[in-house]
Amino acid sequence: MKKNIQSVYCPKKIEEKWQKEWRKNGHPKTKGKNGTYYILDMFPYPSGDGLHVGHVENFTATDIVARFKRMNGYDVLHPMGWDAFGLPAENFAIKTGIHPQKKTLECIKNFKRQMQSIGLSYDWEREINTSNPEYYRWTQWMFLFLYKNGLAYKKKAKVNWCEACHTVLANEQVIDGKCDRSGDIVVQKDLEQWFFKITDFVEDMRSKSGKKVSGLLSGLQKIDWPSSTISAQEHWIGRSEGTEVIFPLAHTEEAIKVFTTRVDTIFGCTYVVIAPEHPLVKTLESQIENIEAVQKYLAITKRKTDLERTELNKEKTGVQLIGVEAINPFNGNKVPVYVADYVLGTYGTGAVMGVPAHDERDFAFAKKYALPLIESIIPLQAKKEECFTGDGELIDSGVFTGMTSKEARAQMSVWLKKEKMGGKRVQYRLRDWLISRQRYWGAPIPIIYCDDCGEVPVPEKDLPVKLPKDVDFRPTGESPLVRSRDFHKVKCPICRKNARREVDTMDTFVCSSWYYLRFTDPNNKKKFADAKKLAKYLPVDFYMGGAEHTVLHLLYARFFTKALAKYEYTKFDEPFLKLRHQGMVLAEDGRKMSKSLGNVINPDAVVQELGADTLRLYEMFMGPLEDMKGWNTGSVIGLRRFLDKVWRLQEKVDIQNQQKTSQRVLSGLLHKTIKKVTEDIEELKFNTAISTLMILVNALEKEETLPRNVYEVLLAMLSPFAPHITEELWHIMGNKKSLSLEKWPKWDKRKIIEEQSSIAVQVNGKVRSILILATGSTEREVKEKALADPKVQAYTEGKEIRKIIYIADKILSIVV
RNA sequence: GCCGAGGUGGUGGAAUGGUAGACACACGGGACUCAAAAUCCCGCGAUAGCAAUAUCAUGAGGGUUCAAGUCCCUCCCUCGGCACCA
Repeated sequence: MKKNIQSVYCPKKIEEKWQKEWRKNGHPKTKGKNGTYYILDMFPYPSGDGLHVGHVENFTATDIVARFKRMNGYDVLHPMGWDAFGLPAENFAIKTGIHPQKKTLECIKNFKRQMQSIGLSYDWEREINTSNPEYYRWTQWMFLFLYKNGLAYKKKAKVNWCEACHTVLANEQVIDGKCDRSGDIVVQKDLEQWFFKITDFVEDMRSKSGKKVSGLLSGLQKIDWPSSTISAQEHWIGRSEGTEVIFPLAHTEEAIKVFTTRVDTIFGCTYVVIAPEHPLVKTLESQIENIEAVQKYLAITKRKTDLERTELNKEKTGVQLIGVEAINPFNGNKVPVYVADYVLGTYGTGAVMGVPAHDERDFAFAKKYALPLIESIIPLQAKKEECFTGDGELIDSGVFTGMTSKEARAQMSVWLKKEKMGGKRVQYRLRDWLISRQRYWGAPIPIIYCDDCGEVPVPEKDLPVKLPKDVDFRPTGESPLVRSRDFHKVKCPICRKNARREVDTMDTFVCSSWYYLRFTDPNNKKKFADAKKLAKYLPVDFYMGGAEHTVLHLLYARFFTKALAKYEYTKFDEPFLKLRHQGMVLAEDGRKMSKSLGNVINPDAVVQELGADTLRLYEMFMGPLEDMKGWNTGSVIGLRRFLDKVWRLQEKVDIQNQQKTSQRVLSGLLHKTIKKVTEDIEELKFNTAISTLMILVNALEKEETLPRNVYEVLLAMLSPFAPHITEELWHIMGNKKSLSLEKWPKWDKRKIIEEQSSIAVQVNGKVRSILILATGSTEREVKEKALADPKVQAYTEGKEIRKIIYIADKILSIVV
């Protein structure tokens, strides 16, 4: 047998060769005797900028795991698709006149080319595109499924409106009062919009046949997600246990309902505040003596954006409703009522009780409006001119005096319930998901409005409701679809009379809330996915993507999963068992990569110059996967040098020598490497896996000749990281089948044990000498050798040895 | 303010409570070469010393321990998320 040695590593040629093979015949797949493994990347929005090095980091990491799992005998599902609807393509179309579909397809083509150019082993036969009617037909089906179960509804509400994007936004898309796309200030508008009832899924529930389905909150406890993401979701849901208290109003039948988590402080209540949006302001109009001042205040507040309202953190404003008095149900005290915008209309009951002595906001407000500060109800260390927000023992609180805060909260809630004046309540910060958008490039909402029959869902057989192509999509604030006659004017499915189609489209997050299900059965024409195929692969074993979706996509996807589980379309109630976020890749200057700063690294250029395998290795070697890292062009070369060394090692391989071990030292190192690399891949510690391989390669380089087997094990271990060069070398070694079909190498415990160990001898905690002794030496032997060592004696001489601690083959610690 | 993650050489980063700085980049020296590139060898935390070696050193300060980058307490700083949520 003869080797065909190629002396120069030429990545371009090799990579193109194998990529062509994989494009033609698909990526080689193992049988999967050990079960299935579903490994998924957050599918990208195919932007015109092409692949970002951050994408490369994300996709390389999952590709390594996918390849590793295949070699370990799993049936791996590793698909890729396109989150193709969305504003950038539409905005580009408005600017250039190029249709969003055309642009989107071009971008997808480029993304796919780039992904293939770095050797990602996706199941391309499962590729999906959310803007394809064959896909969004099922997005519409999902809408109807929710609609039929009362989980999709239309209501008029105060909603977030972005002037730049000419559309409404979900709460989750408003960042610091600004639109997360355009950065424009978001204003509040009263509009009729479609919502999904995500708030129904916070607590645990039962499916139709009585099976337990975990809620959005408790489900977080059973999944392996980053703690920051879990706590961000918990915070967003914002469950808070408290008490509702009814304050009757003097001289009327009306009452103000208040929500508080600190009912124990109610004897310190000196006033009540309602939000500007509160309906009582209107109801009590005739009773309010200073109605002009109040209306003036409301007008000012209305003009403020949410941002301005929350930014005025220090200066609280408000106005008293003169002539209105609320009665504290506990002591009958009459207290003044204010309207103030530090109380939000959208949280709780839109009204709070003011307890200046025990709440900082109330304290600030009371001070400004010279309200009585009343003595503290909880004494403790509270000084007169400060408020105390901790728990304690109650004073001056009627029958509740002497109770702890905790007892009082429980007892007072019970009392309120008995008196029918309120009781225990749970409040959430989470609000229903607003999903309609007044834009063109999205999935149409499958609803028809008929003058006689009202709101009529499109029959399933009529799906998909296709997005018309010939629409003037310039935004006017009204959905562009209203300008398509053919689309807008339809017959009512029930009475066949003239009717109108809903012209809003769905938030693109609806499309991405269920795509991971479609991958199991992407071409199914009868269902969104076959139940058996779903059961085979889901839930997703490992999901990877950016941290920017901690509450948006990841919360919505969990909601969809739970809704489908509740109505028994699926049998699992969490979609993603294990989740990790790759750390952001910053530019060389430490800033975010951006076109305007001109600091963007284009993966194509790196592939061109040094090769895809080098790019993959570099991005994995940069540092821990989940850490933020800065790109360093100078360092990339180190990984190329490593591959050059691996390439040159082929010259040392003795192809006849099939023996599995050479010298004991080498085989020990080999097995140690297998162990470390295997464990590191399992823990996603790719940076140290690569450095372990480097140590092995550096050692192999020093050998005169190498047994073929040793080299092949190295190639196998390196193959998930650098698939092209390893496949090529594998074939140069004379193998015919793909390296991807090989079994992952196993380590032999016995071979890892080294003949000699270096034992550090410490005297009073400081290393004074290092002994090289046979592994497994007894404590007595080590002690004798150590005490006889002159370097040790220098520190122990003339001193009494008080204690000796021995850690086998590692450390001998002497205390004098 | 609250929640979460961090702070280690010139740089990126390694270290189940057990020899801090693996591996790599950069840098310095040498070999090969007419020369250069590539490659190979040596060195590379600070201070003192020709050296062996010693002392100091993982944001700061305390503590637990035979032994702390790692565990506990206090504080400082950086990054990410949420923020008048009653």
